[in-house]
Amino acid sequence: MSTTVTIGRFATMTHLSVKTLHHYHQVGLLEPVRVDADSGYRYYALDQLPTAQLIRRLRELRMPIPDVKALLGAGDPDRRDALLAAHLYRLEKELARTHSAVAALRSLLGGGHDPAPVTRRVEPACTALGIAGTIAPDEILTWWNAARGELRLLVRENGLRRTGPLGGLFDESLYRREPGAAVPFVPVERPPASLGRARALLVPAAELVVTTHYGVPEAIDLAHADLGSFIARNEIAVDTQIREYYLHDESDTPVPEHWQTEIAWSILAN
Amino acid sequence: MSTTVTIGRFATMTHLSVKTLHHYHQVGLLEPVRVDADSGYRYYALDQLPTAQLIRRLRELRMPIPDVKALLGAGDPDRRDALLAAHLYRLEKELARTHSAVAALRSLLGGGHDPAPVTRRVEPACTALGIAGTIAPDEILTWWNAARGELRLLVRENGLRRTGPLGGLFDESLYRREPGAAVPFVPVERPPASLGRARALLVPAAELVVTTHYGVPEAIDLAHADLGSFIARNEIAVDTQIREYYLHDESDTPVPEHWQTEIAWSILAN
DNA sequence: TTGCTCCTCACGTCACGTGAGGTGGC
DNA sequence: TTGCTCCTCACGTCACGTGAGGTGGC
Repeated sequence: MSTTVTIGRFATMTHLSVKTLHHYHQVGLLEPVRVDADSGYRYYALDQLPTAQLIRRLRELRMPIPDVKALLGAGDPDRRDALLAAHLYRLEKELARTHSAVAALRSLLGGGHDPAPVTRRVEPACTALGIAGTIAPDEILTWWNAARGELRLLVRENGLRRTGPLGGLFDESLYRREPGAAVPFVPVERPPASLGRARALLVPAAELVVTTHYGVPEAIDLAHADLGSFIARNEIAVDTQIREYYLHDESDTPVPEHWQTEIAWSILAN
Repeated sequence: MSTTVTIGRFATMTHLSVKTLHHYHQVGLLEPVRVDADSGYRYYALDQLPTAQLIRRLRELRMPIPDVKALLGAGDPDRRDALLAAHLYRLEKELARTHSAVAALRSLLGGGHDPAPVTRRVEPACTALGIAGTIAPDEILTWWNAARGELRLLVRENGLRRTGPLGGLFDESLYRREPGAAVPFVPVERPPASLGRARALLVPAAELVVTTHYGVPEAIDLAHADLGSFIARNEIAVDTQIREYYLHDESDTPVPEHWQTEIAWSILAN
C-alpha cells in the first residue's frame, strides 16, 4: 500500500500550485489516488511524483493539456517519443518565429521606409500547372510549402518547359486570417491536364497594380500596405484575389535580402 | 484630408483579422478615425498603417496590450526605447527559461533517477546576517538574486568573518506558488545589528532531514520530491519552513553540474 | 478547543475566435 | 435589386487565479 500525502504537501514536493492540482484533477490530467468521501480531501500517492514532474516540465514548455494527456496515456514508448519530438519541433518553429519577429520589429524601427514604388502592367494569360486548395489560416504555411515543393518536383521530373517564375493566387481573406482559396502555380508550356494533385490551369490575363517586396516574408505586410494605399488613394476598383510572383526566393539564394516577391491586385474593368 | 479604407481592406493591408481590429477598437488600442453614425461602419486612415504594423509586431512578440498602449502613448522616444528594451529583455529571459526547461525535460527522461540519499543531522544555532522579505511568487527570483548579491557585498565590504555557506529560510508556501517569507542569510561571527537592508539574526538550532541537489536550480523539485517522500514514508512531523544551504553555486563555478544545494526540513520535537 | 488545511462554487483574466441574427452600401 | 460587407451582442477558449464562505482534521 503506497504512502499518500495531502494536496498541500504534494504541491510543495512538485512545485505545482494547489489550484493547478485542482485544475488537473478536474480535467482528468492528474487524479488523486484517493478522495475522502466526507471531507472531499484529495490524497496523492508518492508514486505519482514522477508523472507530476513530467507534467510540470511539459506545461512549462507550453504543451497543451490534451497533448500532455495523450502523451501520458500512450502506452507505447515509441509513440511517446514521437509526440514529444513533435512538440519540441513546434517549439523550435515558435522560437524561430519569435526571432524573425524581433528582426522584423528592428527593421521597422530602423526606419527608412519610403513607400515601395507601385507600377501598372498588363499581364497576358498563361498556361500553368497548379495545385488548388481551400485552407485555414493556421495551416497555410505548411500547406503552401508542401504544395510548392510538389509543383517544382513535378515540373522537373516531367521535363515541362517553364515560361515564368513560380506564382500564386490568393483570396484576400487569407491575409485577414480567414480561410480562403490558394493556388500555387508554375507557368509552363502545354501542361498535362492532371499530374498527381496538380492540374492544368489558365491564369487569366489581367491589368495589374504591382509592387515588389524585398526580403523575408515576415515583412511582406509592408508591401501590402503600400500597394493597398496606392489603390485607395487612386480609387482603383480591384478584384478580391491577390497574385504573387516569386522572382527570387530561398530556392535561388539563401540570402533573404536578395529574395524578391511581386504582389499584385487585378484592376476591375467597368 | 486623409484617405480612409474599410475595416476589411485595412485588415488585408495589415495582416490583422477583422475580429482583432474590433477588439483593438474596443480596448482603445487602435481606434478607427471615423465610425459611421448610422451603420456603425469603421473607417481607418492610411496613416494608421505604421501604427498597426508596429502593434502587430509587438503582439507577435507577446507584449501585453496595456504595454503596447503605453509604448504607443509615450511621447518621449527615449521612453519608447526603454519600454521596448525592457520587453525584449523579458523575452530573452523567457527564451532562456524555455531552453533550460527543455534541458530539464531531457534530463528527466534520460532516466537514472535513484532517489537522492536523505540524512539526518543536528544543526547548531548560528549567528548570521540576513535580509527578510515577504514576496509574491512572480518576484521571488529577482528579489532573491538582488538580496543575495547585496548580502555578499555587505559581508565582503565590512570584513565580516563567514562561518558557513550562504543559506536561506523559506516558507513552504513559496514552493507552492504562493506568497511567503524568505530570508537569505550568511552565517557570520558577531553580525552588526543592522547593515543597510540586512539585519543580524540567529538561525535556530534544529534537527534536520537533509538531501543534496546537484545541478541547475530548475530541477530542484526532484530533490524536494525525494526529501518529501522520505518524510512521508517515515511519518516525520516537520516545520513549515524549509532551509537551503548553497554549498557550491554560480559564484564558485560556472559549471552547473558542480553546483550543490542542500535542502532541509526541521523535525518537530513532540 | 483552536487554528490551519482543505473544500466547493462562481467568477475573473487575457486576447481574441465563433457563431447567430440582422442591417447598410454599391 | 442582390449579394456582400459590415454590424452588434453573447458566449466560448485556454489554463489556471481570485476570492467568498464554509467544513474537516490534528
